[in-house]
Amino acid sequence: MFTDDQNLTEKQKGILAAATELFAEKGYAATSTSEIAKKAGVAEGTIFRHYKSKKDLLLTIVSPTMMRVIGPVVKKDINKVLNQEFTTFEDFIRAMVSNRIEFVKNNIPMLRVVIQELPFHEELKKQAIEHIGNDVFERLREIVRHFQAKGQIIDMHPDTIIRVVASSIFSYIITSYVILPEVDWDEEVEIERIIQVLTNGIAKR
Amino acid sequence: MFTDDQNLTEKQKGILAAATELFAEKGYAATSTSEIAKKAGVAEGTIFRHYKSKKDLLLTIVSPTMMRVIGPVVKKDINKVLNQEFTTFEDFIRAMVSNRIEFVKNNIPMLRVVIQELPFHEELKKQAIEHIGNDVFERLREIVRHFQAKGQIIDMHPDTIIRVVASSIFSYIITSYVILPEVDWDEEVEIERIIQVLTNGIAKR
Amino acid sequence: MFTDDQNLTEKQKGILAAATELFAEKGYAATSTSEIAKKAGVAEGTIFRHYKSKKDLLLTIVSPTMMRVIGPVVKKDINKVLNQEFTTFEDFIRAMVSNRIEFVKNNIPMLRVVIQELPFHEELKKQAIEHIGNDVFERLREIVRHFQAKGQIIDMHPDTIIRVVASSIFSYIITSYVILPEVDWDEEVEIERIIQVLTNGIAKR
Amino acid sequence: MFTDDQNLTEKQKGILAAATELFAEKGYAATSTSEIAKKAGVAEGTIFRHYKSKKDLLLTIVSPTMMRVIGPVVKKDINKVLNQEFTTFEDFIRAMVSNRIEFVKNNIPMLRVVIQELPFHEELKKQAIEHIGNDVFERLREIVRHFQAKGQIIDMHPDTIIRVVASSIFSYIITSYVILPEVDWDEEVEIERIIQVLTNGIAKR
DNA sequence: GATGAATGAGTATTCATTCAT
DNA sequence: CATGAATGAATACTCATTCAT
Repeated sequence: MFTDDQNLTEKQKGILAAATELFAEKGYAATSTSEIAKKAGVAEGTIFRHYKSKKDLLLTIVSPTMMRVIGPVVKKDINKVLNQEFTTFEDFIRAMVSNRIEFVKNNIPMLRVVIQELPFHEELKKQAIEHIGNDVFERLREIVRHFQAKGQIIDMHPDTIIRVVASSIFSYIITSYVILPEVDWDEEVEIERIIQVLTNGIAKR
Repeated sequence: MFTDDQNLTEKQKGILAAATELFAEKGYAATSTSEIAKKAGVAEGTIFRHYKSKKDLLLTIVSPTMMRVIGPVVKKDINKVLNQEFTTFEDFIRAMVSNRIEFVKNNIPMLRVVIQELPFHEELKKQAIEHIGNDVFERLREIVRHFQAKGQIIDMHPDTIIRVVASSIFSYIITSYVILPEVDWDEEVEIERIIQVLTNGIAKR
Repeated sequence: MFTDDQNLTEKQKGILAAATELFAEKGYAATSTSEIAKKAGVAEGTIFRHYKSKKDLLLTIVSPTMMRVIGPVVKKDINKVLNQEFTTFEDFIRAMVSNRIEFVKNNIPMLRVVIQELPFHEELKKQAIEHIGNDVFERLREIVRHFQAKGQIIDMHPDTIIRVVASSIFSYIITSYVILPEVDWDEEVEIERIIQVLTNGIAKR
Repeated sequence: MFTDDQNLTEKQKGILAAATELFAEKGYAATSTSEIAKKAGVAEGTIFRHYKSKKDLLLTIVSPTMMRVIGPVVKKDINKVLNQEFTTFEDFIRAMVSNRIEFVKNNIPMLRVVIQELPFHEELKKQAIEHIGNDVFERLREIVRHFQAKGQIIDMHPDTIIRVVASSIFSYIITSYVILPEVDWDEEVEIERIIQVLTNGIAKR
């Protein structure tokens, strides 16, 4: 998780890992700094040498994750779309989703923290809207228009299509992986079917 | 909210209302019993006369809400389906959803509490699965089979169809009303389009 | 000390007494709330039920003391002066000082706290200037003018006379009782001589 | 301040200057070593390389100051007295005081630290009594006897005269410069009048 | 039934000090 | 010599809970 970050001492990585795990398991407010210290194998004071408050620790954990939730993939995939590597909208979505599922699986604790704390911290909300909001949305619009031009997708406003598709899938992944993770379906198959139904629903006939 | 409950003194109603609001706003762990007491206009000790612990207070708030999330409506609506009052699956979904949106709007704080605390309390998870799981699911299966028999819906396994449709819509409502409530779209229109796309996606042609 | 205050529970009196003693002995900043609690025989939390912060505790101790440092006596004594009960300025000063020495002796710890903390807390400085400044000074001016009119005192500006006499005596008392209390002179005799020298120094011949 | 001290590196001077300023401003106990380090522009550890504890740092600052409070001047001035350079006791006092006021003005922060911490540290009290007590007192006695022999001063015990005069002036200076420095009188004029009144009060007529 | 004073374990955070680099 | 990461004890303050009134 944090092993690939540069400039971090072993202790710092340990603190971040311990905090992430505990925040995910018990929630931010219910996790004490002394628990984090114990789990990370450091003195309590050491935490505050690196992060000036418990909240600062939370933000340090959460901010970079949020930037990586959607952003990077879209940038790559849009080129593939424009280069005709995806011949159908369905292919595009499937590629994006399977890639994101990988990310989600590798970052479940972190994502749980993000989801759980988002409503309670203004800074996080702002960040979320900034990072995901502008850049990504514009690229997705281009893609939708591209497939609309090719006659594959019904003539709804691109934003609506993005919202219908993206939010259905995204909310579904989040809910099942992060909020109710115990239930043990064959997620990928389920997702595949959602994609089929959705793409079928927006296909032009 | 709690005004319709029987056997509750004014003080008890005040405590429940204050606790719900504060839990929703700041989270369960970050809300102190003294804050609740102050907001409810009672002494700190009074809370513990009625609820033997802070957690007991949470459960008292959350449990009945969960029972009412889906349950009651489905029971009514299934009869309407069987009595041919809904001629299409789409009509059925639309009726259910519009009814549930009403409920969500009237219970946003309570639902925020449920969503936020669900992952952290085993008792709540159990309750959620019990209440929603068995009863409701079986009824929904019947409905899906009903419309499949009428040739309106593709021949997927009923459970899959339920999950695709229900989870898309439910997750969407929850996410937008409860987790990111600031964003201010025209929700009902959005939901309507999701329904169209979904029902279109599972329609037999 | 605090035994005569009304509306105070035994616990509160204990807290104030313990805090006063410890603040005087070790200084405000070097005294911990846990020490105060232990000395007062209460739980640490009890302190904060009555005083919302350590600083609030300090102010509660110090404020009433400051109001009683000079104020009340002057009011009484001025009437005696005007009623001719004191025939010389020396008599007046002697009466006032001996009365104030009594007060100082009974409030040494409290006064040490006042003196020590005055420079570090803006609120205290304001209070000190307000309480002592206006009212008292005006009355003293009247007295000086009274004796100047009787030809007993040289024709200096009353303010200067007050400052020379009052500050000499007051500073002397404070320094010897409060700042360096170990040295063990016969204070009252010393003070008596200071008075003689001072009154002799401002006498008209 | 410390620039004239020998054997001190730039870093050491910086530490002493920063500590003096902070101790004066906030008090010894309320000043942290990390603040001192930051203000001095050194690492936290550097302080402890030069001074084995925070208290050691305090003593290093305070001790030499105390030696210079009265000592050096008296030594010079006594010779002038014996050499008849001062013809009256008043001249002698005036010379001493004006010289000391200069010193006080140039060392206000350091003196504040001395005054504030004196009551709380046994070592400091001992030093104060040693440095000021013996040597200086004996010289002052000689001077008083000198002027008594010349018939200028009343026949009180020299110690009493010294205490009346010295403590009045000294306490006054300390109180006004160090404890309540905001009040903005014309100090030197005030002091001059105190001297006049005092010398007048002890003059033989 | 309601109160609110009292508790003591627990909280996030700061501190003086140490020591490997 | 100087650094600053690391420490763990201590700090002011909060908390859920109890209980005598």
